[in-house]
Amino acid sequence: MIATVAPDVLKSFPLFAGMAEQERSDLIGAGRLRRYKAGQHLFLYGDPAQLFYVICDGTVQLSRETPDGHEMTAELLIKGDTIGKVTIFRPDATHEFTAIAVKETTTLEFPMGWFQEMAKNHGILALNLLEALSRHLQIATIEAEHKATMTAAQQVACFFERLCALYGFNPHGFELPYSKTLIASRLGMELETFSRALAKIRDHGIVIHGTHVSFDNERKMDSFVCANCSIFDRCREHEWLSCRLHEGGRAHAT
Amino acid sequence: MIATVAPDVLKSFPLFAGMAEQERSDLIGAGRLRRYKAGQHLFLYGDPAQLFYVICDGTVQLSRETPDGHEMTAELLIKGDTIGKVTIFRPDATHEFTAIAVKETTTLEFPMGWFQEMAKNHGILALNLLEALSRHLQIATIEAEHKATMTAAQQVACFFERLCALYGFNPHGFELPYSKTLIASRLGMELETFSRALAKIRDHGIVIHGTHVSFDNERKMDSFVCANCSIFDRCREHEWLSCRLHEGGRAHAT
DNA sequence: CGACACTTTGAAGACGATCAACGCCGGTGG
DNA sequence: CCACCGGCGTTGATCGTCTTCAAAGTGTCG
Repeated sequence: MIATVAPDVLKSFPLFAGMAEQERSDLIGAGRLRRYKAGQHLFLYGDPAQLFYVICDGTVQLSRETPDGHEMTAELLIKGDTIGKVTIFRPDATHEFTAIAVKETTTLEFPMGWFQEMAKNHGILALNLLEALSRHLQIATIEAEHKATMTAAQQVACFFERLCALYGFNPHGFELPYSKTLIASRLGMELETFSRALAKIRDHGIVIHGTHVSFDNERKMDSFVCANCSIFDRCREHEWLSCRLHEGGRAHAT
Repeated sequence: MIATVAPDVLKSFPLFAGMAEQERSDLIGAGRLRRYKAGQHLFLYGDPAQLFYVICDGTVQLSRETPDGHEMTAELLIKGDTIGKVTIFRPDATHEFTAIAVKETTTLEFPMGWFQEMAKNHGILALNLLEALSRHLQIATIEAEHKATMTAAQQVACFFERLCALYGFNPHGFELPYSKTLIASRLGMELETFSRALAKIRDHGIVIHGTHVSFDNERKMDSFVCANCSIFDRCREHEWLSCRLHEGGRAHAT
């Protein structure tokens, strides 16, 4: 079966933001679309990092097995996310994680070395990569802070807030893009703890029914979640990058 | 008082690794040396990010105040470390942390915009920055994993291991570059917990007396620490980067 | 010597992990 | 159609670890 993806879906990805039409379609055209079945591996821990992946549809879990048999989820990736931001800048690298398609997933794949060349020659692409990389680090730092200073319930609330802002979901009602079991693992907590947390954050205006989440009362959330988690706004970044391209490296012109 | 730093100390910094002699001294010469007294701020949370800092001597703490009055240490920086790796790729950025000189500290400072230009024009400098950035993310990810799956004692042991590898200290005996209170805060645990952890890791061949640490029996550490923490080797990276420069973008030649 | 910062130790409490049981749902097979 | 099963999620009870509060010990420096 041949995998296909609507062109305007690809266009909307932050990775390709701010690129000239021709440039973008050339780049996308050079990638190879591939489909993975649920449960199928993209790569294993320790494999040499040979491809750069763009998730077009579905869900991919990046995880690692700890020596004591515990599985730790490092990341959950959905439409528009990429795999290889880190390793592209370290060509001798092997994969730090195992990547599994959680459900049927379509990816756009590029040879790592080739994509690296593209990044060198197309400043805007490199910037988009760096943008994502530094944002990623920023989030990792914030989450580390959370794990040290917040209760499980607060961490869950902040996670939902980031999820919503980062993917541009509607705060007054959106669907979780992956199961609760996965989220719990992603947050480094047990499913039971996560489940109990859901009950607690209801008192703070965050209502969950099944996979449906809604922020009903933002005032109630105030001192419960951390201020840094709502600042992420993928759309705003888009705009910023476009500005930057057109104005030759300066931000938010005046 | 005019701050001075020995030239060969600067040369040894990973940031400047692999650069041509002339290129490096030009770059260093353009920076401004500045001295901070213990307790003095380099910048505050929320300040616009205007400078790129290279720590030449001393210790700088990056921290953030949580709404509930808790202070969280995000990073402890010593000789050779830099501040601004993240923000240099996001020109509209303000500082995410407050930076304080923990003890008398000397920095080399560059205007952010100017340093950005340098990174654009000198590929090797950009690579060094990216190298550091991606390593930073890698460590942040590992630490998040640790916080979720390890006991305090194990986290402390792994931290010492990373510290040693990352700064090239002698595993059989080195001095902690900052106080135990700071390390505890950096690891997101209470000083008491940290103190008790020190006693526990002694059983695993890691001995601490005052600020002196030594790994006495590496075999005892085996299943106690995580395998990922000993892989970091700043020196090896140096070499790799040099290779890469001389061979025009290829890693570990053949 | 005394003041002060830093660190260690002890005892109580809070929180999350763990083990166990149950409810819910979609699929499969008789 | 119903019985059975497995994956998923919830709820309850117990236990271990970390935090918190409190106190005492160690070191440096005036």
